[in-house]
Order: sequence, then structure tokens, then C-alpha cells
Amino acid sequence: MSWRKERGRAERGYHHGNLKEALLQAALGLIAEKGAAGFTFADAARMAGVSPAAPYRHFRDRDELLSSIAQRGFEQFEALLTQAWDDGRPDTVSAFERVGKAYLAFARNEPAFYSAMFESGLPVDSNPTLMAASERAFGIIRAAAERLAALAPPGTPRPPAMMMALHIWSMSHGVASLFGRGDAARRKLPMSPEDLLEAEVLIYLRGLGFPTDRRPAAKDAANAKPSGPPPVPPAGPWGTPK
Amino acid sequence: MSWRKERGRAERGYHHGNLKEALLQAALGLIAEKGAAGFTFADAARMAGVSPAAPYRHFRDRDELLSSIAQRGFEQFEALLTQAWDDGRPDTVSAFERVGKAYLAFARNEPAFYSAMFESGLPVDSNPTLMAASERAFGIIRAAAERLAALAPPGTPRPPAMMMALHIWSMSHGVASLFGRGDAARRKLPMSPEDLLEAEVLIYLRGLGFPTDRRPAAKDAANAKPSGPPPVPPAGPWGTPK
DNA sequence: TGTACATCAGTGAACGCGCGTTCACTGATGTAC
DNA sequence: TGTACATCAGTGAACGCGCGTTCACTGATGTAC
Repeated sequence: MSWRKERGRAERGYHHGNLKEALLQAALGLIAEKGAAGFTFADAARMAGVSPAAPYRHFRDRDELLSSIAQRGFEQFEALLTQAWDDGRPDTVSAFERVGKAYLAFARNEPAFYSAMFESGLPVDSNPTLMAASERAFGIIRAAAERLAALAPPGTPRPPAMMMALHIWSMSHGVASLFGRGDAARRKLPMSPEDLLEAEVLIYLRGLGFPTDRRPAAKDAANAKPSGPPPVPPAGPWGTPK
Repeated sequence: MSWRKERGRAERGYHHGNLKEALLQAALGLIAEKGAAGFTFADAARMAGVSPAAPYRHFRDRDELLSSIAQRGFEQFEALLTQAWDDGRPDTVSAFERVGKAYLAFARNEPAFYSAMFESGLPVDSNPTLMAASERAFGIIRAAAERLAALAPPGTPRPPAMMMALHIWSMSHGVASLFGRGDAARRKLPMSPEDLLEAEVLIYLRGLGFPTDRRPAAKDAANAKPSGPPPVPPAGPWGTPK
């Protein structure tokens, strides 16, 4: 944390210099600590080392600050997903898997963003800016799904990319919310959320007719990885099948 | 609402008669209205038409009231899932689908329970009673998965039921949390959450080697429905596949 | 380079409010005899 | 059937607290000339 929230007035002078940023960071810390519910405007000001009236220069009210956090969360989320997708390299299926893992990583590492974005009760649909940011993030999943759909093996019907994208989104979100979250409400699981999600996605893709043994289909074979993790279902943590 | 929360003191006398129940109902209403965050002990007392000190006869504090709600939510959830599963009648796959729909129905019709159970930040794992209730509810999904796993077609490997159950749970939870919730944070979708989830589950089951055209496999054919909804992916709301 | 002035970003005191919690109390109910 | 008493479930007043918000203010910064 380098947003000088520890610096008192004596040290920093009358003007803070970067209060808006400091307030966002403070709120983020508070949300991570006590949940999106238990963060207050006054508390954020206090953490930023500033009088309780100061935040009003930068945010109309608590809700606007919360929206800003969600906004920024979606932006970072989008960046993370973009990086994970890496335009489908080295091959579509494994890049797709990486997107799922990035979803989980975000939920775990940024519980404050995650809860502001998905669990704070903010009606995303009614804030155009926020909705646009949310849709840009989802757009990465959708783009990945398009590419994957294009790989459908000759015999099989080409699945609608929008549907695939929504399915993948809901799987990732379900696993992240129940088992992968970074706060106290995480449920215990006999394996890692990553393994759970990976198996789920691979089974799903197999259901659509995609080969999922990680030796990619012809069209996509140009720069495949030499070998990947074992095929599903993985042995071990799943308990003893009877 | 028949918990006489409207009756004033003059009418009901000194003793309320069923305050504990009335408080639970009041809290439920408040949570549905303002989210799990914005409900207060005092408010619940007011809605129950009782002094702010009265709730302390029944709940240690706000958190205990919230836990009680989550507890009851898991119980109702379990009952609903049990009923939907109906011990696998008329055939395992369609009963399984019904469980998914029940999950969505619960999220939509009981947003207050849903958010107390899953989004209130209550650490379920650290409250034994609550965890037991949560596990009983999950047990229904797990039992259904066991039965389904037993139906695996001869050629295919029998999938671990625990894994299937967790996958189905996360799919249902993801769809419900993102698109099927009963409050303002619901995201818009070009089709019904039910259709989205149904397609998702069917594709998944197909990926495990189950026949999913709704003409059940031999073992399970005893009392099959004559015909069901069309196979996935359904036409129409998915947009035009290119 | 210096000065006057407008603008900006913060102060700090004050307010009303509702919350959680406590306390001694009291009215109603149930039970022993 | 009646009475005495214990127990229970609620009252209402009071408290300290922190919050959100406002206000006139002031110190710092930037800019025109």
C-alpha cells in the first residue's frame, strides 16, 4: 500500500494531493475487511487521514464511491481476463481454461472488488457507465467463446457463442462465489476450486463435441503445447468412486 | 403475511405471543427490501410493533437473528429441493432438471433467504448448526448425482458423484446469482435463466456420456415421460448462430 | 520576476438521527397447594 | 375452585456512539499581467 494513507496532516500539508485515489484504496481495504456492507464514508475519510467532510469534494455520496470501486473493479477484471486469454495463444482450449483460472484468481485476490461488483446490491443495469464496463469484461469471455465455437468439429452443430459464453460465465461465477472467494464466507472443498472448474469446463466442452484431451483439433494445432494436465476426471481428490 | 405485525399493543395486549416468529418475518421483509446489509435490529422490532429492547429476549444480537434466518433458509431450501427431486421420479434426468429449476425458483422467490444464506458474509463453516443445514441441502443434490452416476452408460467411465454434485451446484448457483436473483442486482439476459441452466446442465451431462435427448437409458426407462422439451441447444433466444 | 487574485481542496465544528444496548420495571401467565 | 407466588416476556427511558451532511472558513496553488 503506497497511497500514503498513513501520512498525517503535519507531514503532507493542507492539500492531500491524491485524495480521490486514497479514498478508493481506503474503501477497498475496508470492504475487504468488513464486507461491502460495513464500510462507511466517514471511515474511509479517517483511513485517508482526512476530515469527514473532505470526501464530498470527490464523491457525491457513499454510493458514488461504491460505484467507482465497482467500475474500477470491472476494468481490472477486464484487463486480467484479456491477459489470460492472450488472444487464444498457444491454443484456444488452453487459453480458455486460463480465462477460467483468471476469474477464480480475481475472486480470491480481490474480494473487495468482487463483492462491490457482484454482491453489493448495486443495480449494475441502471448505471450506464458501470454496465458498459461490465459488458466489456464479459466481452472477453464472449470473444473467447466465439473463437472456440469456430473450432467445432465438422460433424457437430456449431454452438451459439453467446450461449457458451453465458454458460462459462455462470460456471466460473458459481465456483468462485461458493468456493473460491477471498473472504470468510468461502466454503470448504475437497479439492482446489481451480481443479473443480477446470473439470467442469472440460466436461462441458466435451458435451458440445469438442475434443478435450488437450491435443487440439486440426484447425488449432499450429502452436499447441507439447502436453497438458491429465484428462478429466482427475484422480485423487474426488473421493473413491464406487 | 399473517404474523400480525400490524397489530398494535392495545389490540394484542402486553405479551406479543409469537415475537420470535414475528421478528424473523420482519427481518426477512427488511432484507428483501434493502439487502442483508441494510437491516437493523431496531427496525425489525419496530416492524413487529414492539419496543427496541424486546428482541433481546429472543436473540443475543443481530448476528444471531441473521444466522437464524440463514438456518431457516437452508431448511426451506432443502425441503424445496427434496420435493423437486421427488426421489428421481418419473426419471432421473428430468428429476435432475427439476432440481435445477427449484434452485432458480428459490433464488427468485426468496431473495432475502438467498442473500442471508449466500451473500451476507456469514461464515457458514464456523457455525456447526448452520453448516449442517447447508450440508443437508447440498445432500439432496449429491443424492441426485449419485443416482445419476449409477446410470452411466456401459461404455463410459462412471463419474464421481461428488464431483458431479459440486458441478451442478456451481452451475445453478452461478446462473441464479447472476441472472436469476429476485432483487435489483439481477442482470438482464436474452432468455430465461431456466432455459440457460437447462441447456448448460444437459450439455454437461452429455459431456459425461449421458444420453440427453430425454428418452432415458434402459435402466431408467421404467416410467419415463412420453416426451419432454426439445434437445439442446434450443432455437430462438440464443441469437443467430453464424 | 513579482504581485494580485481566483480557484481549488481541505478544515473543523456542529447538527440531527438512528442504532445497539442496559436497566429497573411491570403486566400476564402458569403452577403448587 | 381459589389464592400466592415464581417466572416469563415485554416496556420505556436512558446512554454513548458514530454516521452522514452542512457550513463558513482557510491554506495552497495556479495564472494573468
